[in-house]
Amino acid sequence: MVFKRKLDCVSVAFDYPNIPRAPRSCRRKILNKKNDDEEMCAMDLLASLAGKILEEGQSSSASSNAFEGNNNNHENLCKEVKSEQENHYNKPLKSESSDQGNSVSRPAYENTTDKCVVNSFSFPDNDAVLEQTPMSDDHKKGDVHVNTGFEQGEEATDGLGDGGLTTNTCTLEDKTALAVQFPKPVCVDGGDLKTPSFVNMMIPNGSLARHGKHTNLGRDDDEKLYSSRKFSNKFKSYRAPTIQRIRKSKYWKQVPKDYGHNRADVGIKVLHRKRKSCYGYNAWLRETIYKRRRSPDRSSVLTSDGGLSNGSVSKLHEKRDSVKLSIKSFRIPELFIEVPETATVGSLKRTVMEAVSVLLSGGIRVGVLVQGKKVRDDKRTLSQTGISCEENLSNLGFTLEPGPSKVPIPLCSEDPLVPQTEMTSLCERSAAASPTLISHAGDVIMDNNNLELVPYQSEISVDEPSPDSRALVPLSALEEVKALAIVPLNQKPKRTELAQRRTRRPFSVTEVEALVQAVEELGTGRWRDVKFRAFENADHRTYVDLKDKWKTLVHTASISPQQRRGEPVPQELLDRVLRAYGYWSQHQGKHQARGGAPKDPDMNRGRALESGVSV
DNA sequence: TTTAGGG
DNA sequence: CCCTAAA
Repeated sequence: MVFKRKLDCVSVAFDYPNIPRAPRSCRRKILNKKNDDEEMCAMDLLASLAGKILEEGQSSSASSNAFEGNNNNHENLCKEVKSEQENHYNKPLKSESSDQGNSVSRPAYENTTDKCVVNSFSFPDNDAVLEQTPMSDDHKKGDVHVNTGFEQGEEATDGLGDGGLTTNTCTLEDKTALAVQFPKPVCVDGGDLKTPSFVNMMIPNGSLARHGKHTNLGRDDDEKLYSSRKFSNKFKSYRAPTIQRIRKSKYWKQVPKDYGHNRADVGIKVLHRKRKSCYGYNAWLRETIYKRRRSPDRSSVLTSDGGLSNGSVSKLHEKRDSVKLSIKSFRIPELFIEVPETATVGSLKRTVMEAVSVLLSGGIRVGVLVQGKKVRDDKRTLSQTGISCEENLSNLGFTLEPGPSKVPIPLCSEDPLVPQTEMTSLCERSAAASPTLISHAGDVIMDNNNLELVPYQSEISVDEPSPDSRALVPLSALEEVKALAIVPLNQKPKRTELAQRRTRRPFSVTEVEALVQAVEELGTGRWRDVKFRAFENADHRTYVDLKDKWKTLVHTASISPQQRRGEPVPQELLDRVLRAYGYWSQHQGKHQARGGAPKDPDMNRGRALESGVSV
């Protein structure tokens, strides 16, 4: 079976570049000291857990845990994990339909393959086992989408009827919804709030806590996390250029300065949770809350011991007025899974577990949604964001996203040429392409006085569909075990692993105007000069950007208006583009040395030359 | 670092 | 926009 994150950040497990870093010197030390091997990384833990679970279900198949590698230290851990798991598996869960939050839908695919979408998971109180409804036997295989879709519950429901595949899987009960208490109670009664089942899933393994010292992956231990990655070699190959670039480019002022926050706080640190009698997410939360109460000054929900850092909640302390939240569930990124219909429910569980583990291993962060829109500005107070005791908190939602938490950066350098309205739409694409990019996009907009609410992208992969994102590779039951463990690790690195792609920022007409003006005067071979002349204060526009833009402008001007896309550029400007292009094409270097604008006679000639083409 | 071009 | 060979 194959499962894969549908998002561009599919390979969350390799999302190293996003890991907050310490100075290189420090990193080296840590890296070198790795393997001494008391160091157990999150991946290992997850892998061990997953592997053990797999073994459990595939008793006959001496499935070797691919994740385990040759680390013998995992043996004990695995045993513990196993026992833990067994305890939970022995505690059967009811799989019942929930009118909110959960769902497995079955899109109208072909019959050969039944597929369903899991919009979210739920977890009954005190139980950490992900529950999947048994699938009908009259089908050979089924696909399960673990979807993050915000409002996909209905959609999912629609597709259920005709396939014979059981619909609801992950039932959610919130008997003991997380309750963070504050003086002024306000309830969030939202179906929008979905619980991170995968987080939940990790909880039961209290045994993991014993190895806490190996898995201290919290915000202050990102280096460990980083260092303990098994793929550091890969990491280096792409990381280096990133660092270099950030350091060298004077236009990269948006580089995060505070690497401290975030990261796998939510997901990974869960592993460090002390082994106590309580099981399950809610129990864990209670414990957390308890801790928090004891240290009211802490701004995070969980103490360092607990590991979960929720910025939004922390804001609650800023004012007298407090908000009481009840988080019933989280949305999770979409997961795409396929299993044979002959597979057992148990194997399905394991598959999902595996997918979730991979997801977790890449680190997750919390997103806040207000009225379905993502709130990126971490600096804003809850009341400013519309989260207050007076507001209808049912509009409040949380999401769990892959990649490190956003690192808010106060922005002060924005291109004056670009209207704010443009800015606000910038992050959409990048956000859609890769959630990890959101941080950048958000940063860019941070200086916007208006609350930045970016429409949440539920169709995350639509923009840049990964060719193989939906590849289905049916495998035998036995193979599935291997594939399950191996595929995620062998996935070709995606963009998330590479240096962050800058947020796409379409040139405004104003900018184009300035660019054309500068090129008319300076020519097409002096982009650095163009940059300083017309975009000196636009730090996000490098001379390479300008050169590229000019390139596209020339192309745009050469094609019919019908073929042009994006914000239309006035024909007048395009005419000037062709004119200048023609001129400078025939005056290569002649005027460049002087640095002055070409004489009108020449430009006129260029115009005459190009007039036929441009129109 | 900048240019110039392909991806 | 990214990546890079060249200059």
